[in-house]
Amino acid sequence: MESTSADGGGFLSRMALNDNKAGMEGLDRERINKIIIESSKGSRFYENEAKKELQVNQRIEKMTLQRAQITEQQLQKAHTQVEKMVNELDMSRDLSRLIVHVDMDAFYAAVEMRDCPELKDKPMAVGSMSMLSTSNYHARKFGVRAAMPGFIAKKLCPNLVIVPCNFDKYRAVSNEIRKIFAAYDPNFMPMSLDEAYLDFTDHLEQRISWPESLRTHCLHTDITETGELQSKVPQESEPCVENLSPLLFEDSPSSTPSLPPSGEKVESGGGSEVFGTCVEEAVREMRFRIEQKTTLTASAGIAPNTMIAKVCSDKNKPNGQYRVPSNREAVMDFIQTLPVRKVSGIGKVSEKMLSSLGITTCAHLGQQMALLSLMFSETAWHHFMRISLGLGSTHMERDGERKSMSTERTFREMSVAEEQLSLCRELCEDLAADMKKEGLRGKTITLKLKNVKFEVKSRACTLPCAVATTDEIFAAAKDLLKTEIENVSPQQLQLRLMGVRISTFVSADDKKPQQKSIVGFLQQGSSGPSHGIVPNSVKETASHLPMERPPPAGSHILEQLPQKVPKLQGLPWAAGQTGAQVSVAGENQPQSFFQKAYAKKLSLQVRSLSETDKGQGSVCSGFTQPATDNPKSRGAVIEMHESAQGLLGSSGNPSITREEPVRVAPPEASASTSGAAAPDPETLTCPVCFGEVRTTDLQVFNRHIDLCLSGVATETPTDTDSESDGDGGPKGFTVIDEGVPEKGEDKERQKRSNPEDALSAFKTCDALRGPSVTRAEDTGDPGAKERRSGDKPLLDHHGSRRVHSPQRASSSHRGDPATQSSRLEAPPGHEGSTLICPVCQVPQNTHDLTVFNHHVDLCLNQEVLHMLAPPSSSSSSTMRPPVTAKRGQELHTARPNKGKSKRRGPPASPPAKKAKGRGSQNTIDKFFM
DNA sequence: GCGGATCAC
DNA sequence: TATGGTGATCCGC
Repeated sequence: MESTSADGGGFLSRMALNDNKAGMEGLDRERINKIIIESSKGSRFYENEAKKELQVNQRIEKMTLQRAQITEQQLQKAHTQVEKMVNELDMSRDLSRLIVHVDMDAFYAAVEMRDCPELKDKPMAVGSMSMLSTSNYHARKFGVRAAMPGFIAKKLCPNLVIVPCNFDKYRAVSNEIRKIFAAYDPNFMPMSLDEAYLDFTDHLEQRISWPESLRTHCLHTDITETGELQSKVPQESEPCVENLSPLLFEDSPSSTPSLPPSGEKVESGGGSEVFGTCVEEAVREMRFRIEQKTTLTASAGIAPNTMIAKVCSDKNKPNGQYRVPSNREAVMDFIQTLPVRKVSGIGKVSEKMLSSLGITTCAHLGQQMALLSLMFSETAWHHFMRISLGLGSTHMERDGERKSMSTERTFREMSVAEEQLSLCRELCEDLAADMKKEGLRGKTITLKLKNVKFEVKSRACTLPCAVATTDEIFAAAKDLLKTEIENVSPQQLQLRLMGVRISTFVSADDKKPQQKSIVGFLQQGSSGPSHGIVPNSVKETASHLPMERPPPAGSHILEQLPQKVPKLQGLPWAAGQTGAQVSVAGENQPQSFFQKAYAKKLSLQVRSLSETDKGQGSVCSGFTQPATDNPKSRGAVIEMHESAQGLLGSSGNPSITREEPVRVAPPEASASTSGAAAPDPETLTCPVCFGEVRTTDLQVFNRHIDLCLSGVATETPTDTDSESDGDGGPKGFTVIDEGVPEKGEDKERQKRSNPEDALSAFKTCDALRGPSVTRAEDTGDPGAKERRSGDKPLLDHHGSRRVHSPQRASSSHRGDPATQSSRLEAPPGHEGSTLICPVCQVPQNTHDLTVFNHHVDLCLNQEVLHMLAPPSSSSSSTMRPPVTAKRGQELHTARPNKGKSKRRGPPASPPAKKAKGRGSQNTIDKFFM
């Protein structure tokens, strides 16, 4: 534990070596810390760390004062209450599951060592001089570890070899090991490329009756002439060959317990090994298979819940495993001496705060629960309580839907506003591309800035409607950035990082915002299940709906609360989505007359649109709205999270002046009638027959379109005001009004876009594009993103394994196609005829008009997207002029292509559609004007 | 809803 | 020369 009082002498505990990692025991911490501090002292980074340290210390001081005021009575009362809860929790303890946490040993480093044997004997790390992702065990002995800058690592270990990241490689290996994971738990929960939780319970139930043959695994290693290990073709069916146990780490504890004396088989050269039926043997087998397949070693923890399993996997790292048996005593024994810092969710700051209360182990945690309940939030102390009891998640939960998406980049100091705005746009382009891949739309845009003093600030605005395109996002982000620039004027913002985040996603089945938006219509099409086309697919996906494991009997409320432990990637449409197929079909069709005509019409419209201020359809104006302060109903947070991060979240940084948030006026009461905002409010143009429909009633207009699409309409209805359909029957185009700026807003926007405005001028200056951004090396861990990537591999079906556990593979779906409003009313007499899509001209294998309409929607979607894609734009990074690096500098492109392991899109991703151009808001108004 | 902070990987 | 990127959550406003 760090001594908080010892920080006085200028020593920053937060910068000290974090040796909370395998392979870093017994180091000369003093010497290492000295080097670390010496290397940093005086830097702006260091100064900022010092500032943060001070803040934490102040929090602790405050806490200490608070503690002194707690009376004995209060403590007593709290004690009885806590006691009661503890008992309840304890009784609800679920010891029935066998949870395994698997963690590859020094993953990236191990992969690099495998592929470059010369590295094996050397201290090495993966990353760059700026930041390391991981280090091998040899390097760890020098104090070199992940998240350490390479240049400091070099000082600790001058012979350190730093290898750049190669995520494609790691990903490939990861896919291999995941196939093995799936053999033991098809619903395994990947945490990152190299880590996962598995529930072995079901596997073991089956395994107990398996014949030995199913538990026999061959050795598939070969020895090259150089004596190096080589992984052979990873085929389980291959004949066994000579074995050599690969040793990545000379000091592997090899603590792997093997119940039967199976170890001899490894040495016997018999070429195969038989594994037992107990959980240790099953896990050992899994690790064996991983090693056979990848030549890399993994460590594992076995326990009744995720929290303990995670700790266990670290216990015998590398290349080892550890089990805490499934009984209360074993769990409590294990917990007693466990440092709180080892528990996932308790980080540097939490550790320090607890330490100031004399709490360093989980046993202390239990002893001080009454006090903790008085000093921490309910969320926090509940979490502490669960830790103190050795409780954790006992079931793998499906991943929830993504809540935000962001892109950020670090670069050399950038102070010129034009460059900053240009970079901002690039970030928005990246973000929009990512959004498109997942078919998402969000309402809140957050700009993140880090200045050269490492101070971070964020500014957000929430738009009235969800957005997704570059222009839409940029419109908001730009305003936020401009406001910040103006706020420091005439000084400059000296930035070292910029990021753009989008959140508050509007789900596909949330009809209101979704269907009001033509943008949604245009974009969602093939990417979301909300436009499911084929009825079969609907059924199929429904059958794949995840089945939750029932809560354990007698489960206490806290036990059932949502667990936050990383879950399966839940890309809503990772699997079974049909939109992609349809889109592809649509794209591949030759142009029909309809398409051509429609395209022509659209291109005219788009062209006329493009004359006006393109895309700056900012609905996020910089002005502040009179605070419609709502009484915050800040209810107590009830949810318990397995790893409740930020439990001790503090109350803001006093040193940063908080500015009034930029807000946006709520949408005017113009909803659903925006069609009237079109140039001619009296008529709308039908996209099918191109006839002018004299109405402003969208229902009427929709009905007309429906009829046209069904081939029934032969005349243009002219009844303008028959709002007959009070029944709210199925509609055609659900017309919209999102994003249509009010006149005033429009003006405001134009004002800010005035060419005289230096901050706006950049937009037209292509030369300013692609500022000299020093791209941060790829040291990031793609794992976090991986979690969301939805590329969960299928079960590795090899032979006779039959595990009847619920399938989660098809993931969740954002919207049920069946719930979407249908587009056509079925005209009588159409049941038997084949429907032909007027867009792609392909006969549709359905008589269901709802289904058919969905298809037409998608085809139209394709068309419009094609039309909107400017020939040169496609906003692809490849279009960016390369950035010229200064001499002696790496050539950094402004857009990292690789590190963005974000969203390794599954093949089920929507077909690559051309990006929309800089076109302005794609509102129905503009398309039909 | 915003902004800062914490945490995991 | 030089200290990351992405996503989530919590807390106090």
